[in-house]
Formats: sequence, structure tokens, C-alpha cells
Amino acid sequence: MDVVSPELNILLPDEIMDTEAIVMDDDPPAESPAASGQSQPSDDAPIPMETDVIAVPEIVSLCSDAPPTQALTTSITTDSTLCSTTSSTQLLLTPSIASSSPLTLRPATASILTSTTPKTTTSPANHQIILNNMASSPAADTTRSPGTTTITPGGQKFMVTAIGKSGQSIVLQLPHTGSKPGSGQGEAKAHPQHFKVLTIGGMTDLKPVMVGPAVSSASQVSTLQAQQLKTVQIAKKTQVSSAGPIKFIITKAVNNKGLTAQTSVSNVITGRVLSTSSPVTPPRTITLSETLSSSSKIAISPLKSPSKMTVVSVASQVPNSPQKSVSLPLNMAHLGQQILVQQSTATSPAKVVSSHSTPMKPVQTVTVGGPQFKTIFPLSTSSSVQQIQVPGSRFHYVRLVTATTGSSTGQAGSHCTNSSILLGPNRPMVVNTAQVRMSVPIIPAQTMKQVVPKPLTSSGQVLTTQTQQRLIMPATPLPQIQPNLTNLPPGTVLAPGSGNMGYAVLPAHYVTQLQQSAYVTLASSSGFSTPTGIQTQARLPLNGLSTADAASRPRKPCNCNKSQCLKLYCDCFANGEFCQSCNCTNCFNNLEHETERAKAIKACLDRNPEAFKPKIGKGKEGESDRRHSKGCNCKRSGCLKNYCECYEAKIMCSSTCKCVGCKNFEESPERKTLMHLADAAEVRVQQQTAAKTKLSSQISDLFTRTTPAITSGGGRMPFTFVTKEVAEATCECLLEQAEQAELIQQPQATAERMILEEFGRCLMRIISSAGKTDCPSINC
DNA sequence: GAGTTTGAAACT
DNA sequence: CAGTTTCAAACTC
Repeated sequence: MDVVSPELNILLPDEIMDTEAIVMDDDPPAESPAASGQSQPSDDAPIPMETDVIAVPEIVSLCSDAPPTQALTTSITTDSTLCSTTSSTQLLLTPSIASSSPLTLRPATASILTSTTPKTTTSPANHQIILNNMASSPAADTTRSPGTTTITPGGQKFMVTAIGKSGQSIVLQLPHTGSKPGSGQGEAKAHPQHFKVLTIGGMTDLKPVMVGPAVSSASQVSTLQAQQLKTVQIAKKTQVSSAGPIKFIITKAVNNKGLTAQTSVSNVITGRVLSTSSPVTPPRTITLSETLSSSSKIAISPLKSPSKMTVVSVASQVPNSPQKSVSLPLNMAHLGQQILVQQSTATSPAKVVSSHSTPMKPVQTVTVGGPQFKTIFPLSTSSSVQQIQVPGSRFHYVRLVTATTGSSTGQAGSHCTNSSILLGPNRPMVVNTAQVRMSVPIIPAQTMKQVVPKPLTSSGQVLTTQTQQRLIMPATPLPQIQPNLTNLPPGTVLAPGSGNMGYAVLPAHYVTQLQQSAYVTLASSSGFSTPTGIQTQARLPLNGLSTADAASRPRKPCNCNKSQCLKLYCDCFANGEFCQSCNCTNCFNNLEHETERAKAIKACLDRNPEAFKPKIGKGKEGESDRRHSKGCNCKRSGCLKNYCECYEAKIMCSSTCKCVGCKNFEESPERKTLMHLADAAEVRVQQQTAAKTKLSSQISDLFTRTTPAITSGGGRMPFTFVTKEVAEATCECLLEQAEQAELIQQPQATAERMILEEFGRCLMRIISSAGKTDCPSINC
């Protein structure tokens, strides 16, 4: 496996390019025979998914032992050099302010680690990233949990330097070989290890200082050098690449004194640096508001590609804040992005602690790109799916995380999905490690659509909405019914399944159907740290449609009777949608029948692997290139009726069509006539619409102009400009006219006519004055 | 709204 | 792959 894509390599500094030491995939570096001799990641519970990533356990331990005033700022450009492993690297960020509180970045192992104990993660796996904020005291090393500094046999270690506030060199907690009694397994002794020092923050002036647990830094450095220590200066990149794995520039600023930490996550989509490092694009900062009593649990792990690192800064909720969100301006155009976030509110530290022993079924809320975009992280013990919505992103991501309580494939002591690390008396840090199933960018969404948050069951199952939104694919981890994900309907997303479901596939227009119920609340039940549970909001992108477009997009309800809406006869099913507000009978195109639905999808894909792909291919330039993928087979309609799929799609038949008597070609007079009529009809409709719109606008404008008068103290009547004064003046004029008629002894009829004429003149003056002034005057 | 027509999907 | 059947949408009245 290529650790670093060629496109990416050209963009990387030379020191970063030296990635052999951190290559953890099945292609181990030559200089690390010990690592090669270790168990391969692929041996660990291979996940039967296309996007399976061999989860190589990497442990990044960040021990923020710095003084309270010390700020730890780390900027990590997570390109392929940092996580250049085929395995998914899961980083568990545990910001801690208390001394000797380890911040553990832990990669996802192939097996799900549900263990809540902070340290049992002695994975034979090969890669550890140990991020140690400078331990102010050696006690920190000694107090560090074994799991955080576990040196796996033959495993490679990443030495990540943290930049101290005072500009001091980054002290990397270099795990002394064999220093970890719990994790030891004698790995370092027998095998030469590779240490790669990652200077975080891109500060070139900083020199990483390797500090061993029991040795001086200098000697440790020498030791490291002897062990083929490699220092990687990860500099912020302003250069962008057109292609390549996602890069995240992570800037983590921890102000222990201020009890706040900020993490700026910059991502590079297809090698494009979007944020912090880019001078053009302002970095999006994830504010980590952390109180002393609060704790944050972050599990971050790039999925498929080790070179892809997703860093999520978790903002510890201020007390009494039931919900935590992580702003993640990620534009995940690549697979393998994994974000695991577990948070605990500050108000419930006890629950956090209890979460160590109890299976956590939290629903994680990750705000991506803004507060309105959130990701549902139903982290059940059985399975979890993490949906990542990225505003502006054309992709919709759902990471599947399977959490198994028993990790048969896990490493020693890895029978847990959650590794909790107490960062302090009141600061338990729960490190969640889970097996990453897959992460698929599915929807080329241009905009997001809100999904009404729906309460989760205790097991994290998504409750059906009032609109009966369901999963298109059962999460049943049955390989035989797993569809070819590449052939799923566009916009299909993976969603958490219920029970032991591993994943589920959502229809492409799942969001569209949910537009009326804009939020889905996923409320975790027990085991979650928040007293009220964490509600999760998910915004699912539309299938390339904006919210307005989707809202306006008519969705015809189906009328299926016999197909159970599980065959392509059903347009809803064919389009990857759930039936909603349909007239169908015996509908199985819903969540209640996700198993049947999955089988149906499987059957359809078996018959036609491209069954769910759009039939009308998009033309590169204009609509002329649009053509039906299979062509029509019309015989009687002349391809000029909507029976014809080509005509329905407003495209002309092509050579792929097998139609008889086709009249749907360029020069067809019938077609031209129809098109002309259609255009004329459309023009009429547009004109009518425009006229209505204009009228409405005028009426609205009239309201707008007259509304102030209504509310004014002048008593002006709406729409008439007849104020009280005008009315009185008019009456006076009429009375005066009547008096004159009486004076000249005119007959009654004449008098009435005179009065009416005067009234007419008054009206004319009123109208005339209304167009000139807001306060017309009446002069008799 | 009921009945007919039509062609894609499903089936053999 | 071809022929037939099934199905639901499109269409007509």
C-alpha cells in the first residue's frame, strides 16, 4: 500500500516524505523488521467491507501535564506522513488540564475496544503515536497509564512534539523501551523500533525533546537516534494539491489555565488544504471549552487511509449544557474519515466515571462546519454509525463503527471499546476505540438538509420519525446481503442499524423525505454522561439538491400494490427513497422492513449491479451529452410520451435505444411540435406565475406602504388614504353642497346630483392628493 | 376515478 | 439472451 500518494508526495516536505518509519500497513518499512515481524493489521478481524481499513492500533498519548498557564498548541498536518498507514488511525484526544492527565490519541484497532479502562490497550499492533505534552514532572511518566504509553512489540512509535506555551521545545513522551510494565510484552527489547518525531505546530524553531521515562532527554534522543529515530517536521501547508488524501491540519491549543482548548481542524480535500494552513481560507476553529469539572472524550480516527487524520476537537460543554457539539469543518471527500466523539458533561462527572464500567451507547453530536451541521454518533455497544455532514461538501459521510464487547481479534487487554483515562479527579477521559467498518462519501450534496432529531432507543437505534423514515438497508451484518456500495443509489448513506445491525443504507433522498421533520433526535439512554442524554442532530445532504430545490422538488407518491415497494417498479425504491406519503399498500420500503428491503436491494443489485445508478448519465457539456444508459424499448409510443424514459427525461433517443418508430430524435417534426407546444405551455405557466408574483408583490408593497399609516396616530385608513380629517372634510364639502342646493331651492333630485358630483370631485381630489402626498388635503 | 395503454422490470 | 409475465405509471375517457 502506498503510504503517500504520489500527488501528495510532491507537496510534502522532505522530512515528511520519510515515512517509512510510520508505515504501518502491510508494507512495513525495511528498516523496521521488527514491525514486519509483528502481527499484521490485516490479521486483526478483517472487516468485510469494501472500504475496510485494517485497523492498526496506534496510540497517541497526549499527556498534558503542563502547568496551568502553559498552553499546548499543536498543529498537525495530518497528511500521509503522520498517519501513513493503511490502517485507520483513530486518535483519541483527551484534553486534560490536570497534570499527569494523559491525552490519548488512539487508533482504532481492528477489533472494537469497548473497554472503559484507560489503559488496557496493549495492542501488538504496531504503531503508536505518543503525544505527550511536556510532562512537568517525571511523575507524569510514572503515573501515566500503561495503556497510554504502551509500546507494542515491534510497533512503531511516533514521537509527536508539542509546542509549549513559552516556546519551549516539545517534549515527547518517549516511551522507554520496556518501561511500561503493563504493556510491555518485551517488544522494544527484541525489536528495533522506529520513532518518528512529529513536530506539531509547524514551528520549525522548536526542537523536539525526547524524554524518556527514566532517562534524560539528551540520552533519550541519542537512544532514539540509535533506534532510527526520525523527526518529522510537520509544517503547515499552504500549498494545495489537486488530489490526494485528506489532510487535516490540527491546531490544538490547550490553555490549562483558561481551561479552554481550541482545536482548529483543517482538512485537505483531495489534497487540498482548506483551512488553517491556507492563508486564504480562514481556519475553522473548534473551540474546546473545557472546565475543570468537565471532561471530554474524543476518539478520532482516520479510517481507511492512515494518511488521513481526522481530528475533532471536543468542546467540553459548559456545565448545564446538555449537548455538546464539535465543530468539524471537514470536507471529507475521502473515505476513511472517522470521528469518534464521546463527551461527558461537566455536570455529571460521576456518570462519566460510570461510563467506564457500563457500555456506552451515546449518540455523538458533531457539528460539522457549523452549529447547524451535526453528526449523529449513535455509539451503541453493538454498532455505531457516524454520519458526518459537512457543509459545502459534496459528500455525505457515514462512518460505520462496530463496537463489540468482546474483541476476539483485539490485542491483549483490548476487550473493550472504550478506554477511559482519568485525567484528574473529576476529569475522566473516555477513550473510545471502535472498529471502523467503513466510511463512504455518498451524497454529492450541495447543501444540507436538516433532519429532525429523533430519540434513540437505549440501544442507539434510530427511532422512526413520524414520517416513517427508515433505513434503506438493514444494518444486519450479513455479507451476503451487503450491496455493492458503489452501486447504491446516489445519495445513499449508511445509517446506524438497530440491534446488532452493523450498518444500514439510507436512501438517496432520505433527507428529502425528512424535510418536513427537520431533525432527528437521537437521544442516548443510559450510560451517557449527560444527565439528559445527548441529543444528536443530523443533517443529511440532499442528493445534489439544495434545500430549496429539494423542497420544491415534487415527489410523486407511488401506488404500488403488489411489489411491496421493494422492486424497481416502485419509483421510490428505485430512487433509493423511502416511501412517504405514498398510496402504496403493503409497503416494505420502510425501516420496519429493513431486512426485507436489504434483501430486495441485494436482489436488484444481483440482477443489475447498476440498478440504482442513474439511468440518465450526466453530460459533460450541456444536455446534449445526456443519454439513457440503457436506452428505451418503446414500440408504440413513438418515444414521444412519458412512457418513454428518454422522453420523460427530456432527452433524445440514442443509438443505445431499441425503440421502434422512434420520433424522439433531433429533427423529428413531431418532436419539434411537441417541444414547441411544451415550451409554449411552459411559457404560459411562467407568465402566469410571473403575473401572480407581480400582483402579489404589488399587494405586498401596498401593504408595506400603508402599514405605517395604519399604525400611525393619524387614523389613516388603509388603502384609501382617507384619513379622519379627509373624511370630515369630505363630509363638510357634501354638507356644504347640500346647503347650497337647499339655498337655491333645487329639487331633491338635483340636490342629490349636486351632492354626488361634489362627492365625485372629492374623491378625485383625494386620489390626486394621494399620489402626491401622504396626507392629502381636501379643499371644497 | 375507472379503465386502458405502455414499457420497464421481473421472471422463465 | 429471448420471450413472457408482472407491474405501476402514463394516458384516455
